[in-house]
Amino acid sequence: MDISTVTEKVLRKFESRMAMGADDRAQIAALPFKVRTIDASTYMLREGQRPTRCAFILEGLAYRQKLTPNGEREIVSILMPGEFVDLQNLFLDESDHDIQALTRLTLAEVPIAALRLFIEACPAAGQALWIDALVESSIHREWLLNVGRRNARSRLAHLLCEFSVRFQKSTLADAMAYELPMTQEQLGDALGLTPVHVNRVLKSLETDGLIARKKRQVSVIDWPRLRDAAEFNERYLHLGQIRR
Amino acid sequence: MDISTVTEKVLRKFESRMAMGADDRAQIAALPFKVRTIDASTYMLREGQRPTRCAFILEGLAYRQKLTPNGEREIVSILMPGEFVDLQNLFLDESDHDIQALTRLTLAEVPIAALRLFIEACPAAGQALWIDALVESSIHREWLLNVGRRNARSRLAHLLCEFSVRFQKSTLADAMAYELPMTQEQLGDALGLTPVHVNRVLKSLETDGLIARKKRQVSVIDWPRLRDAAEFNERYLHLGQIRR
DNA sequence: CGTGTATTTGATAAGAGTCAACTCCCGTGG
DNA sequence: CCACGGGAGTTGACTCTTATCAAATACACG
Repeated sequence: MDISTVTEKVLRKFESRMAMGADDRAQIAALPFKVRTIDASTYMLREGQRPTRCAFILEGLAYRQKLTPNGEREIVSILMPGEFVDLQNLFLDESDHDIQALTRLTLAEVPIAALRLFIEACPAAGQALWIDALVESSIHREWLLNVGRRNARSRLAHLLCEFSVRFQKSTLADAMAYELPMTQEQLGDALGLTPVHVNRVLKSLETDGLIARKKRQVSVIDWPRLRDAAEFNERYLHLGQIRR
Repeated sequence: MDISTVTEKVLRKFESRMAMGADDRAQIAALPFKVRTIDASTYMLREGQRPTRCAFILEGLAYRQKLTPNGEREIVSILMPGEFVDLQNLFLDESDHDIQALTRLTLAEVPIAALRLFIEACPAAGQALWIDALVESSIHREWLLNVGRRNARSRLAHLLCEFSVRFQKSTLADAMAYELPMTQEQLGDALGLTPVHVNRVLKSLETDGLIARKKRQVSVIDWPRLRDAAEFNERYLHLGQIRR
């Protein structure tokens, strides 16, 4: 991917959160991004590591996961194009989780030190990253509510609603039909369910006419009912949090 | 509480994360904190509100909760003395959750605008707050793993371990014996369990000799076994993240 | 001392997990 | 071109953890 395209995408990301001045834009263009492509399921970072670079997703999806000592996994975040993957590591030394490519992934990487200098020199950009980090924290909280207090059907419906909204925002897909990028096992790991049960619930959502499926293609048939089943309210995504 | 004591406590908080220069200290002292005391279970903030002040906890405990439309609750964070409660609202307009006092609480409140100016003028302090926000995010992720993938016994043991470590850090208590500030119903809401089941698991931890209880006083009898039952590893608390 | 909240206990039910087998799909190589 | 292999998805039978319902007890506070 062309470096000017990269700058363009990064800039658009910042602009979506905060108005950027001409000087800010010049500084973004000067950031030493390196583009890299990695295959699905490649580890970008492992728990305990101390990364020196920070990645911005240009194309594809990634996820954060945590493992228990006996190998059980919880997927705690899905990361989409236009998101910085490593904001943690901007200020924390040691990673507390793994980050793995969900699909084939194109990244723009920048040294953490450079990014740190950049946000000091450019407060508006720093604020944009703050917002990003805070929104991810908000999503964590919604997921906690989801896993802790909703039954399997609501949980899965909720994840489908979230995908719909976030994919649309990333312009990855029409809101009402998208390619689910995860296996049912991965869905289970994101929801605290077994893959077998994910399968049954998915089928039940389909037979009840809330969604249709063809392979991993998901189409929302009845958004109001899906949203109600999920108790989905997009407030936690803070989508209005733009250019304050 | 004396205003100089307040400044002292806030300063100590920042110093624990980053070295503060003389100028930084003067700026902290100049922040217009207002001390306020509120009763247990008072709401400090409700979902959807747009707060104008940010609170620092001087004494007591608070928690964040989210509610489902039909009234089920998930407690998503426990907040301890020395923590800023409203970092979200530094950069997000609308609160995505409620914040409620767990015990009687003494707060130092400062206008969000003042805090925002302060961190722009004082990058080290801004960085300290970044670290705080990122650590809370990390705790959210560990809780997701806890609720999503561990059984009731491990979950509860994990929360007890976390309390032990965090209380000790706040010097609220000896690490191995502390007053649990929550009802069993609240414990259940933090763990995605019913109060009845919390009660049974608590009793089983006691009869197995991992803990002892007298009213809400919890004493860790066998830390190694409790830690193992919890699969507790304090990495996610980023306690070493001090004065980089 | 009575009243309300928190805790404890028992009996039963239900949602989700486990185990195991089978099918489908897709890419690979003979 | 087709057989093969492996991963993902599907299905059924059964189990188990945790929820639910209900009642009793303990405890704090006025």
